[in-house]
Amino acid sequence: MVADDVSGPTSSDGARVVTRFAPSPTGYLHLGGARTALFNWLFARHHGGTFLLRIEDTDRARSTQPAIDAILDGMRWLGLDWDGDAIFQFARADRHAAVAHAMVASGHAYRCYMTQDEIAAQRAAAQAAKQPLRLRSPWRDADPATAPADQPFVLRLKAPRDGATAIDDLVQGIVTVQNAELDDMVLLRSDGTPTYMLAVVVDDHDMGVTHVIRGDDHLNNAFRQLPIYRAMNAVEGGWPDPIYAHIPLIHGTDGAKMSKRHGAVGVEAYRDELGILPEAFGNYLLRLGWGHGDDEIISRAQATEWFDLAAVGKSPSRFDLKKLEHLNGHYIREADDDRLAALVAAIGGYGSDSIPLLRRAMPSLKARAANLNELATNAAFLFATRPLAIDPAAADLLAGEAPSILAGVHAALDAVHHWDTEALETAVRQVAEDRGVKLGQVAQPLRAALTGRKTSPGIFDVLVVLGREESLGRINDQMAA
RNA sequence: GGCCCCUUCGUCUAAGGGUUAGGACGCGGCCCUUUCACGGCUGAAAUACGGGUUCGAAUCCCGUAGGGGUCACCA
Repeated sequence: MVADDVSGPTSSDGARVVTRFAPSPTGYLHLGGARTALFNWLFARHHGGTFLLRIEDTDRARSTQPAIDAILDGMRWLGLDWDGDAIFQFARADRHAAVAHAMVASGHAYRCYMTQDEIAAQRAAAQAAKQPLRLRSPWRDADPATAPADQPFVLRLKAPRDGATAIDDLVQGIVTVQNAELDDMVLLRSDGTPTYMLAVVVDDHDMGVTHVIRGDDHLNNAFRQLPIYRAMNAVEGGWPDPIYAHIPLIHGTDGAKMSKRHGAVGVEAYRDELGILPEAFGNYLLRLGWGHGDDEIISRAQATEWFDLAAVGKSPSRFDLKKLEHLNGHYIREADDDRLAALVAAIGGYGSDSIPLLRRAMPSLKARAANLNELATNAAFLFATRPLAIDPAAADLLAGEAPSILAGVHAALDAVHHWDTEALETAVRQVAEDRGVKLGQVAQPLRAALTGRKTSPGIFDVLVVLGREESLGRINDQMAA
């Protein structure tokens, strides 16, 4: 895999930019993860840099192949292409261990033989004192010669205890933490496997990552990871601090953290269950925590040009489905009819034979849908078989005078030679005029007869799309003898 | 609880010492109209609270309250 010779395009100011998205495959690609990926992608593309993908699968018990597939699938759906092959962290365990051992050899880490009981005792004491646990291992400064022979041990970082560490975060600004707040975290577990804290740093370094853009739930981790960079930089050089950007999390509608109970579903649910278009989803995610003046509708290309981490806000934002759907409606209206026809055919289960008809109906159909499911539902009348099932809400429209009016419409339309909107509208308006009623009193029964529903695309569009024979047949089914 | 971060309409955000505090979603009204949407116009709606600095504070400082994050041999 990549060593420290990653070569990438350079931005105009000469500074190479390499970002990465590093999800752990223990679940789907959720909203927050998707936005983190988007921001990393935009930042890299904006600077003409490199965007890498790393799967953090070191938790063998919880990592699954379906989760990996879901993440990759979600990113492709959102158009977040990564450079090169995805890196799998678990495969690099030997390299991580080697770094940990190098740190021991150079005195930046040490073998800790503390037992679970000893750790539990410190934890209990900390709780009693109402203080956070800051583990103090007696092995930090112990003579290695006094080490027990057959006892398991972990490798711990010898973290600085004096002074403070400050990071200049691109989003959070300068954040300072006292080193006394940190403890010596585990680098290598007693079974020899690396911890996340070690693996992240080693991989980011080896992949040449220059900018670490991630959720601000990792902000505290930056202070634990920096000592590893600095230790290794002291050992062999070439381990500069990365530039950090910790972006705020996305909360549920209730302001609480996204949870499985509160909308924390995978991006594929937005696609499959809510009928969201990827461009709408991306646009929505972009505007969560970031803004560019009064602009709301922002294309990916425009976003790439405008995106700037400094403009990302520091406070968490709430998810708003209504706004997502508004954007979705916009992108549906803008979408290509062939694409939508194929999508709707699949969602509605109409089959590939239905695509030509869907394609023809799409211009009037797509103007009135906020998501693809709605679009599929609204298209159902196209494939209904005679006699149509009438929606209860539309039944009233076919009562009273309606059958008589429809008989008049049938006669008028039957006489139309050129079956186009103009001729049809003229004919229907004439029926209304002859009967001395408003157009609506003719159009509404006609709509119910043709679609079985109370609402539909413009009635003349419906007539054209359905065609002469089918239209007259459906009218005939509902008219007075 | 310790530490870190945050706070402008209900929500997403703009304005970074001087604005009638702007836009978008949602909500109400009007217009368009064959229905529903779309679109157009329009209305209600915010600087968390308290001090301070200043001629002047949403904007700078301090405090309070509220919210979030984090404190593992998970990632």
